[in-house]
Amino acid sequence: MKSNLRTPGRPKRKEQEPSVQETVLFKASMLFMELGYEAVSLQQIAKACGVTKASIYYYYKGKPELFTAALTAVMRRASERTAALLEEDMPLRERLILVSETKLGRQHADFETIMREARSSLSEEQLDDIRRAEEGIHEIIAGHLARSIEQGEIRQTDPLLTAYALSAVLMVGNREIAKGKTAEKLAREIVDLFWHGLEK
Amino acid sequence: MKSNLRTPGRPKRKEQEPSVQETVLFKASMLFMELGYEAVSLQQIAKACGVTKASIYYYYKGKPELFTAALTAVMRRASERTAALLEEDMPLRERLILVSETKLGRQHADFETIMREARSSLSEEQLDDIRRAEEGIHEIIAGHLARSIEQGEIRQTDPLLTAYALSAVLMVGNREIAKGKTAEKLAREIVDLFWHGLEK
Amino acid sequence: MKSNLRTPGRPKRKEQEPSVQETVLFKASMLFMELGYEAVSLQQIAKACGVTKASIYYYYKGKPELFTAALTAVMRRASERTAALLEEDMPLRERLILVSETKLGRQHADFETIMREARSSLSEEQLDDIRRAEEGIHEIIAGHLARSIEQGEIRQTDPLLTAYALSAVLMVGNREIAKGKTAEKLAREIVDLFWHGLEK
Amino acid sequence: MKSNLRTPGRPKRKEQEPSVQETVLFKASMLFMELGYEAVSLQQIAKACGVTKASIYYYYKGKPELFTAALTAVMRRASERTAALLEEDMPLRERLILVSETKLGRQHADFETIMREARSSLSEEQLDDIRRAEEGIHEIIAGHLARSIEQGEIRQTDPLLTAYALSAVLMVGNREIAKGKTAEKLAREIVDLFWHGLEK
DNA sequence: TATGAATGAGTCTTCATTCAT
DNA sequence: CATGAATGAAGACTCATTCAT
Repeated sequence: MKSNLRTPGRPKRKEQEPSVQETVLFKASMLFMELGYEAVSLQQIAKACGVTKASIYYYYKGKPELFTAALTAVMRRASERTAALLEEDMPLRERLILVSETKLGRQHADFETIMREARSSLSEEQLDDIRRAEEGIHEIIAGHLARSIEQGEIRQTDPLLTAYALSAVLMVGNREIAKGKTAEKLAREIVDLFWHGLEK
Repeated sequence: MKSNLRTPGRPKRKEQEPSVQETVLFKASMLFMELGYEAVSLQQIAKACGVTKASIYYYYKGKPELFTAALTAVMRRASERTAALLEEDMPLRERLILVSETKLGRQHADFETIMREARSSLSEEQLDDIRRAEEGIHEIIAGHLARSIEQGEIRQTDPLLTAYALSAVLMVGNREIAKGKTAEKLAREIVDLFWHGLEK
Repeated sequence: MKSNLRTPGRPKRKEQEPSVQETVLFKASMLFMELGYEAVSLQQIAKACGVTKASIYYYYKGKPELFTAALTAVMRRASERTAALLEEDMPLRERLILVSETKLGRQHADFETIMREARSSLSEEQLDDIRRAEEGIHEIIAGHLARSIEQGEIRQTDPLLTAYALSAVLMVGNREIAKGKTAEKLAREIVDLFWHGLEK
Repeated sequence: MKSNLRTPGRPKRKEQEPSVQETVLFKASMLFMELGYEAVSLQQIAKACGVTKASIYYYYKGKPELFTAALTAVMRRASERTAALLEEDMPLRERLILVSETKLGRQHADFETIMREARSSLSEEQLDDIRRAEEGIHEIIAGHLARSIEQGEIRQTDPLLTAYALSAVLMVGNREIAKGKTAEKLAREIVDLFWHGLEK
């Protein structure tokens, strides 16, 4: 049963093919971000990677660890991308639109909601690891906001709170209301709302 | 320790105690909102209600149905509360602060993230039911925004988008950054950010 | 919940409507004969009768008892019908065809197979009750065979064994091979096979 | 009492012991044939095999699949045995007695009755698989009958119907009436009944 | 007479995890 | 490096049964 075409032992690694470990991390990231913690089984991840469950255990000690690794990896990549975009030589508003556009493009889940679901399975340390990784993004944005405030480009607000707020608003991208619009148009609309406020 | 075992058969119903069905719906709402779909077991709900799993099945056909009932109930209650607050006789900004304060008070999870997790377990119809119930809240807020726009009280923006945006920002309440502050102060800060925007 | 249009208390019994008890016995017979013991739930029976499970318990002490009652009733009815048919004033062979035709008409399950499934749930006494009821039919047939043997109408065989054998062969009626033919034609074919044997 | 708990992981495989998969299939066959579909729990099968339920699921996707595998295996084995016996170099009547004796030896349940019970749990395809496997036996018998008819050894009857009939009659083996007799004697009696018929 | 509400035990199934190879 | 084979624990769901009304 379980038609097994794969022979055991190390398969010859062709160059430029990603390693099993990388594949696992990548697919796991996608699945966890899309479906949450509990709803994703190791079986599912293994299948998506074309390996067996046992192989995952060879690289990661267990589901919590894999989850932690996957999420911190995602967060780090997001941080880097965000940082890069914010270094561009443009007015702040345009840079925020750029960042927003990118984030809207990838469907993203609410961080705290996912974490809440996983909380009971993760160790305190793992929770912290992921949380810290995620805070990174907001700190980067906040840093840029703070600089702009200092330079008198924008109104004085709490930069970290503002960063979180912008980030949160981008989740509107998942909503029905966003379905008709391109990421670019929506990003512009959202940042504008944020930029000008409601006041007349 | 075996003392709290119930015997089968109809229990003598004391007056004014809430019915089992209500209790179940209520506790289930809390748990699902706090932990998501998969992470909550019927066992857990049953225990929280002081009944057995089988009793839950007496009232609800299964986990998906209970989830649907629980979430739509929550959403409807929230709609009503929100509607009531927005009817108050105050300037819009104050009313928004009021609504925000209330929402920040209750820990709330991101709707779409929870739904994404549950999606694979729910029927198309159930998904729609919940979604429609949730849209209600935003439509109410949007309605009030639209009126204020017409009356020239606030800048012209897309009211529904704005409603979703405000709603999303309130999820900051779950964040570390919010921990030190009272709901009232935080609400004021967030609405202010929204109200004045970043522009100088 | 459970939209309950029925008021409690004794409903006015219209004449000629069968009593609840009879209905239950009848529907239960049908379901048990069609699906076996385990595969039929009291819920299912209750629903088929338009009453609640609890009502069934009002009339029968439990599933085993209901099963016993249902099957013995079926068997007794079958016995009576068979006896009547065999009293007719016709040659034996014609009477056997008549009996066969009737039996083929009703889909029937193998008695021992059904009993085997139920065995672990029934008391020794209940098993015996059903078994005795069923044996009745074969004894009736055997009685008529014995008489015909005495009168030199047919070859000398073990009448009871022959009765069981004929009875068993009639289960061919459930088979694919029987699907194209009318009960009458099939009955004739089977009895003929039995009557003449294979020998040339 | 906890002594027979296995630890997880691959057990050292002793030679010549049958594989778990085979054991499971074998025990499952026995139990299903003896007690039917619903009355047999996977727990029960697992225990009979000295493994856990989860192990069964490692080899079979679920109860319906295991049932299908078990029954088709039984039917195939029976076909082979029957075919072999019918190839023997003896007069047809003796060969039929041989086949009958073997079948009477093993307690056997009525196929259609078992299937009826399982029907609602099996897929259309599974039902067909089992059914086809079972038809095999009758086709083999029918083939031999047909040949004997051609060669003028026996009277002309519908061979397939006759095969089914003989098969059915052998279920008398399960009856009380058969209890006193050896399989051989009973087989001879039954085939004789079939061979000579009732006619004088 | 009949029911609504509840239970405990048991079912199938899935999952994360382990370990010999 | 990677797997096949197995496990214990837990989850959703169903069922026969009970009892106050």
